[in-house]
Amino acid sequence: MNEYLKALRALSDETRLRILLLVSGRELCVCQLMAVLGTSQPLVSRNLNLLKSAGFLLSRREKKLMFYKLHPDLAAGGLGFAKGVLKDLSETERAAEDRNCLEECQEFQKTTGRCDMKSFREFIRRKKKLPGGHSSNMKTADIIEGNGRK
Amino acid sequence: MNEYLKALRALSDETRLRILLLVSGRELCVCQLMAVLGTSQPLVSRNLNLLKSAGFLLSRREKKLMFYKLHPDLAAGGLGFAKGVLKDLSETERAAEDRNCLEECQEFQKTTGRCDMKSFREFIRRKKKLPGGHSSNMKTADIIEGNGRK
DNA sequence: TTATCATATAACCACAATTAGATACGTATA
DNA sequence: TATACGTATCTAATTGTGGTTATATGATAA
Repeated sequence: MNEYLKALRALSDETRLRILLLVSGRELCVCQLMAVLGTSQPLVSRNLNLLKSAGFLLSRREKKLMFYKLHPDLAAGGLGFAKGVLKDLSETERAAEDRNCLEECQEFQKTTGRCDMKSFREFIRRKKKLPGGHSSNMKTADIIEGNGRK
Repeated sequence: MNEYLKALRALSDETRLRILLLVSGRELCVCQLMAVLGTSQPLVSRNLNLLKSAGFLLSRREKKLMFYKLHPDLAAGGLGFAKGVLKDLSETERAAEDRNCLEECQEFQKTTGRCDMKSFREFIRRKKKLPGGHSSNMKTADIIEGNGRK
């Protein structure tokens, strides 16, 4: 029952749910998550650890970056119920926003070849300044603008 | 997402999970729950309210007693995932203990005709004094002993 | 080595949650 | 009525948790 409780507690936080939704199906590094979530790096790190120790995540290091992904077989760890939760939540507005933001970040990444916190933070800062909030009638390229410069 | 979060938070507490397991399939009043859980009445009441406002419970008053039961259609409230959780947890040791204790309480109730906090508390107190903890080689009738007196 | 950068941990604060105890409320019954 | 009793709510104390800032660790590159 304790393991289960640990898992349920891990799920009862919005930031952690957003993380789980983001790493569903793809593998992300900490700086990408930080960018999308818009929170501090230590917080992302701590929540990743919480989720990992509850059995939800696997991690892998590649050079300097740490990559996290959803555990491929949640059911094996008695966490099968979480699949339903994530499926339901993936249809929420918040989840859609996060997915969009992640896509833009990845486009930025592909264009500039950068995957570091400073660049992501700058990118997000620019994004936020734009009119209309998260309007999708705006090309990602327009946000990147300062492409390549320092 | 907020509703979901509320539900997940409601589930991330052992007492509340035990309550849900106890009221799965049957309807119980507060004093019965108090007896089995071994906690204070205000705590039971509070947690019942939490669970109810998260959509897990229905309540009904009958004379002086308040009865609670699991919501018959959790899925309708977007809480379908909880069924799996409860099913899994129903196989834990703790759940079995609680079921046993509840059965004894109900036998006590049937024998004595009592359903009030004082009697239940006294019954539990006697139970705890007995050797071997929750040994099932002991007839409930032996525990009731003081049946009818006072 | 030293410097740099991504991530993790530590220290700390503010606020929310848990809990028991006292009290209030609602329903019966004398 | 008035009293009793089951349940709900309020109060206050403790603890837990989400969050930021500062610092440590671990890997890479010069």
